[in-house]
Formats: sequence, C-alpha cells, structure tokens
Amino acid sequence: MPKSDGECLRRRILPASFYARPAEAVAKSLLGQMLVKETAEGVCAGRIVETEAYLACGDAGCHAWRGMTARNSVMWEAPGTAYVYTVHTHCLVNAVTGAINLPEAVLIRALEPVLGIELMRRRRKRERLEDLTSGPGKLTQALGIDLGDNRGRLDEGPVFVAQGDGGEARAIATSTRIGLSQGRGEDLPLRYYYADSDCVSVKRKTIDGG
DNA sequence: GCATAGATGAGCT
DNA sequence: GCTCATCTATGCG
Repeated sequence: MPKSDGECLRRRILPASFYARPAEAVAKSLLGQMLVKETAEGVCAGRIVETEAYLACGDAGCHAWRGMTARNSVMWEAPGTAYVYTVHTHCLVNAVTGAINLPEAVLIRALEPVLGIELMRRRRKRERLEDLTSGPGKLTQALGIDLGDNRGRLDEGPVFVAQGDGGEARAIATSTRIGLSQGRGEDLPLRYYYADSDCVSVKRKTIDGG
C-alpha cells in the first residue's frame, strides 16, 4: 500500500464533537468508520463493524458503575479520549463519549482489515482476514494498540478514527453485549454490528435486524 | 461447524 | 483471592 493511503485517512479524522453525543448514538455512528494506528512499522487500519455502548447511568456492566478507580478514571475525561485497558491478557480499546464528568464509552469490538494487512498478519500470526480483527482483543493486537495508547486523543493519533468510505448503507443489527456476567447489564441491547460482515466476533444472540 | 474448557495476568476487595 | 467488556485448542459430529 502506498503511504499516501495513511495520509488520506489522517485528512479525514473525525473531530472531538463526533464523540460528544450519547454512547448509543456514537456506537451506531462508529460502524463503517475507520480505526487507524500509526506505528514505526507502518500504518494499519480497518473498517469498524462491531461496537458496544457502556452507559454512565443504570448500567452495571460499565466500569464506572462502582465508582472511579486508577484504571477507569479516563472515562470521566473529555469525549474523544481513548480508554485502553487489559482483561484476560488482552488490550481492549474504547472511545470516551458524552461529556466531561459523564463516564460512558463505546467499546470497539471488530474491524474489517483495510490497510496494513501484511503487518496485521505478522502480528496476529494468522493468515485469513476473518482471523485478524474479528474480536476486541484481536484487533488491538493486529493494529499494535496497547496500554501506551490509553488517554490518547482519537482526533489526533497515533490511534485515531477517520471517516469511512460511506459507500453502501449496511443494515445494523442489535444484540445484548458479549462476555458480561449475570447482573452486569447482560440483558441490555447495546451491541451494534453489521450482520453481513465476516469479521464480526459473535453472530448469534441477535435481537433484531439481521 | 459449533460448544466447551483452560490459559493467563492485572485490577480490585 | 476472586473477577473478569478474551482467545485458542480441543472434542465431537
């Protein structure tokens, strides 16, 4: 891929105002946009095809539910801030949404690889496109996103979100969120994804759409 | 192809 | 110690 592709993406970075809306709205709007990471090894990017919203109010699955800790304090910062943390030895990347002092965020769960695919293959040690970024832990490994990206600005980089191709309108399906235990808001319909994508992490559990 | 168990380590109580 | 916003290999068909 010519390096001009990376520059093209940078010119289409979404502004901080994109994130200054309710988490559900941002979660749906992020579908089809491009998640990008620039490293010394090269630029990797993928089209976002799966997200989950975590709400400031009434959501026991949200990390902010039990109050501020050293790990989750970034959720109270400005919309457009990256919240990266580890679970089960994997890094997960979120976009802080809403407003300052309103702890809500959108988890980016899956991408369709677009740019830097060979680099992603090396990092993942997998060949098939569907195995590179079809899960929240997989996509951070493929793009090289780690704890060093926590508190970064998604409207500046090196991790950023750029406007997608916007081509065909794809149907958005909704489901309950993945991996939450009982009593943690596991019944809330806050997961959004493109049902026609081969790179979505989990295809069962669909509530509507299709 | 799908369901299940085990690995694995940081954060929190 | 226990809890995870997970991934992979495996066992079965």
